Amino acid sequence: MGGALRNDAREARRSAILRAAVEVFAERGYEDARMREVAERAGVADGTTYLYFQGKEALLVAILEENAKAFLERARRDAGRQKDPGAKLRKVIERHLVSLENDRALAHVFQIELRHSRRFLRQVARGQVAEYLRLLQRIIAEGTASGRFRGDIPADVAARAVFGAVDELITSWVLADRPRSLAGQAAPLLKLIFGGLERRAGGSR
Amino acid sequence: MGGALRNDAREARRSAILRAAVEVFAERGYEDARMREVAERAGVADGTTYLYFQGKEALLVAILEENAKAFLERARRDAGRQKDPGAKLRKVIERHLVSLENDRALAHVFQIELRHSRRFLRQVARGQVAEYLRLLQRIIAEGTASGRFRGDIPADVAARAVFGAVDELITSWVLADRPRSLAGQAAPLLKLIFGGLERRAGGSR
DNA sequence: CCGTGGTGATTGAACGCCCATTCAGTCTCA
DNA sequence: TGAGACTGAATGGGCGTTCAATCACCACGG
Repeated sequence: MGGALRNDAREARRSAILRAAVEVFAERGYEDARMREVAERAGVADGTTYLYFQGKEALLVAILEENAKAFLERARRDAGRQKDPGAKLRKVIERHLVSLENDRALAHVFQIELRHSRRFLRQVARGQVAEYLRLLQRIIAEGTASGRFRGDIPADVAARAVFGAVDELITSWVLADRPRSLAGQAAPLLKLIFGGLERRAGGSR
Repeated sequence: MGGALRNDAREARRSAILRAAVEVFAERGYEDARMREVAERAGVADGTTYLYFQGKEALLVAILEENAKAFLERARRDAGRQKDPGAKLRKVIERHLVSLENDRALAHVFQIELRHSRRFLRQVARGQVAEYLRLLQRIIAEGTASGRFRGDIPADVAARAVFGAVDELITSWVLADRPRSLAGQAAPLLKLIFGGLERRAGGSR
């Protein structure tokens, strides 16, 4: 049977459409993106996109779910490889920054287009974010339990603050005309997260 | 002349429309909000909204600009009243949290609806955010210069990280079904920002 | 004090644009 | 040769916006 080949071809086409959607959404913004342009860039006819995805919004959902799932898996794997909670947190944040820096169009869609409506945000996007937050929270709680992190900040507040800090650096990177390297900002960001703004009691001058 | 009275009436009507827009945008989301409902809730006819604002998006811009301007003024005033950079930062963040907690519908619009498109974000919203970031950055740089804050983190990175942390707490408060008090989270957030995650050299166990 | 005309504000029904989506016809390949 | 994949022109509907008609208010003259 040629089923395997067929499936490969089908899968390739699906990917092409998804990739085209990422690019068009990033360039024009979700609202101004035209299904016609997605189809054109994927090299298929207008109607073909509807053979692979239910519609325009389903494309957005697919972009989110497939990439978020892959990211979460990698992040969990990274964390699992480390013993120290501090090292786990460091790896996850670095993974977060690097993943998006490697694909600016995708970063665009993640930071901006995926947040375009409350309905969408609550029903879809936040589900993935919540999982990510839970991962951060677990790591932080572990660090608190082991005595490495201070115990007077609830882990859920800390997790959201950390996520927010990383998220904002990425968003401004996405919106900048001439963005500085994201990975290059990881070091100060991590210093801030780990060490805090105020001079530490026994710190360097 | 009755000009003053006329102007008052006009101003009142303008406010009613703006307020209705905040509420409808918050309840339904920008996309699903109907101009008809904004008009209805403001107690005017459909067409009247267009005598006060250019159109639907102009309402969003007006909501942003008027409130952001007022907030920035208050924040600058708060900061100006303090000597210590740490106290300035604390006041500004508290002002930020309290301002939005006092008006949940407005917070909704600020955290979600105002970010609905890249074009809008870049051209309008980010201008206001950039000003706010500059304020934070100045305060942080001042703290670094005076030796109170550590010197190995660039002020612009720190400012964005701080903004992101605050912003994310507010967003999750907005999206939560049964939100915990925002002001109640200010203390741990500030501890985190000022003190950092890791246990401080001379800190409590 | 009324009546009256005029001016600007308000109304809301109707319009028309725009594009996501559909589906009848065509093609491809085994 | 037929089953399934693909095509792309045509469609439809939803809602922001417009504007001709109406109203409210005030100044002024009788």
